[in-house]
Amino acid sequence: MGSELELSSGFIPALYKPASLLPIARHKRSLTYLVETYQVTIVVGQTGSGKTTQLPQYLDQAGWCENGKTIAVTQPRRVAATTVATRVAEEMRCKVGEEVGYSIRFEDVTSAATRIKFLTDGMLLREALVDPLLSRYSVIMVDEAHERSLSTDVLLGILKKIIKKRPELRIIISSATLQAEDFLRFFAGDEYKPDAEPANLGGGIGTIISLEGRMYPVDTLFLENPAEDYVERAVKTVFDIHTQEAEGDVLLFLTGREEIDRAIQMISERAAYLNPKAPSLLTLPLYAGLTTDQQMYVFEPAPENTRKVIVSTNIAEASVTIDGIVYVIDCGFAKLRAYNPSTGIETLTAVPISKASATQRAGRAGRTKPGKCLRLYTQQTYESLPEATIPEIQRSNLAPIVMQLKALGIDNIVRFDFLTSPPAELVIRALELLYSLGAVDDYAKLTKPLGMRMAELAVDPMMAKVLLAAPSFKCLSEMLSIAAMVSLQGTVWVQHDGDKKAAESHRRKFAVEEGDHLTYLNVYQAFVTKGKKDSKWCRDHLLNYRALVRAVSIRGQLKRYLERFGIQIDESLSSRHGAGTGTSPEQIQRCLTTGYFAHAAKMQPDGTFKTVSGGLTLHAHPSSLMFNRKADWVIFHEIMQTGNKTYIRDVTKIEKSYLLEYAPEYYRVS
DNA sequence: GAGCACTGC
Repeated sequence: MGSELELSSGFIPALYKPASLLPIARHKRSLTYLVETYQVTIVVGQTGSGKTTQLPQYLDQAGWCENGKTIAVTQPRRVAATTVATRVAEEMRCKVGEEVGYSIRFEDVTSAATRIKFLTDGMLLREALVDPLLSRYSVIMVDEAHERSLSTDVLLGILKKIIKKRPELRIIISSATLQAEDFLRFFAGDEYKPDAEPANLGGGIGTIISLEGRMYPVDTLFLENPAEDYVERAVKTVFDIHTQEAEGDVLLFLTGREEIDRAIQMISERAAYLNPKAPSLLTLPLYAGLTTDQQMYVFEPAPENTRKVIVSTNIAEASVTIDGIVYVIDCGFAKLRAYNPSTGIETLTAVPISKASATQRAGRAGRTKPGKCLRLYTQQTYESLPEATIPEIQRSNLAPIVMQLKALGIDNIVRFDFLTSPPAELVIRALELLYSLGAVDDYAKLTKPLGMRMAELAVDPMMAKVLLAAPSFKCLSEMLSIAAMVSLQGTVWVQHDGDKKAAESHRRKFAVEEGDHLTYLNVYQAFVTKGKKDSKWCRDHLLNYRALVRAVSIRGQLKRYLERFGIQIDESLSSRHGAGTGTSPEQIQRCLTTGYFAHAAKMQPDGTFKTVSGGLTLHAHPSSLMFNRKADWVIFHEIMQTGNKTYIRDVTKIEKSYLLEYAPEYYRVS
């Protein structure tokens, strides 16, 4: 590369390589031919193949946007949808929102002129509620399908149904190598013949095409003997690289914040013993819990004579891409969520990664030049890893998905054609919950209007039920704010490393005796009256400004839905809850119970909680007001097991009698 | 005394 030239004569590298130089350009004609010929095309393309940015443009040029039709390209993540749209708009020399646009929750940057539209796959599913055949699209490209997110999997099932009714619709699935045949088998069904020519399977519905990427080779090394403590071993490896290998930044994969902090601590302690004349180390953490500003540091080039070491969770495996990484250190584990249908409890535990994940992590070392991947496990261990991670649909609470499918007219969930079907127990558990909430009837059909409306609200079923019950408790305005705050999933307060006592005293200023939900209401109301235009007010109170701005958007959206259902919302009392006039806490506590009765617990003399059936010991999460307060009965929003403790979050006191009053069937004493 | 990563008109 011409780095000397760049320095001496002021040249800077082009921001983007001209599209014609991308490997995909060579396949333009065969790609457009395949899409014309086959209803489903599986595109196997590595990083840097240009599939996401170029393929939609080829299809546009080939006439797929004539007669006012649109090409949709879905992404599992919001940021991807917006950044890719921006890039393609630049290449097509238009503004985002003109010929090229994107659509994500709260941001629809499209117009009548939009021919190529990037959107989250969740958003396309939402569109299917209004337009079940997705008739405005001529081509739907499902990008990153191999990640197997919940909404990608549901979308694939829906698309398989749609193509039977719309023979002119074209589907493109972008996938990693490993899963391409699974996708084709899924769409081609009986026509799939594994022995046929790979480029022409079955001769009708689908085909696979591979695009070469623009990746450099990555040299992969395993440990000879297993490591006793992989954090310790990772730190040693960082120093081995630093003292023995050529320049280049390091990306270290660990499982969570605690490990990351420990590793960074150890690295900085040992860095003190480095030769002062030797290059130094700059160690940076990366995990989702950091603020955006804190995350931005990892993208800045290291100062001169300094090697950057990024210590990251799984976020750097697919969601965040950092250039300049030459060395990857992979601990071989990741924290994964799973849902236990027999207890209804989610777990978050570190588990061995899959071979596909290990390959993806290694690939992070080969983006700018040949790299090395150091795996902190043996080759034997690697061989024993599962090929791919269990898809989310097989380890999630399916109540929201079941409701959504039913709203799309798919009543028989067990017989719905999933790429991989969820375990029956997950479906049964979801149906039981929806039945107890009154969302489905004895025949497992969505009730009208309750179940239909719950399906349309973009909150989980329990909260949806609470919102729809709120008018009869005269607390809808308050409950809208509470639902919006709960949707933020614990991001209301900014994490503060230093002074924990200060953080606690800030929280206490907003604390409400009845529990976390009313405290959220208090924070929301203070924000809209005092802090809405003032991020400093939020900083002073250790509140997350961006999260609260988002809460305002979510509340607005939920309010518009309810108005569309014809529900009146009296906002006149919204800032005056509490004692005296307006809504009493009791109305809110009662209303919450109508949705969260299945999440009830009783406090024990030792301060822990027990479920109604008495079996499980639960702990108030330290972020909850109930962490060190007395209560009798409570309801909670979330229950999760980490390590060997089970925590409940977003906890509010109730009376035992509410449970019998609002869920007599559920708590019937026989 | 603490939680991986995502998402919804």
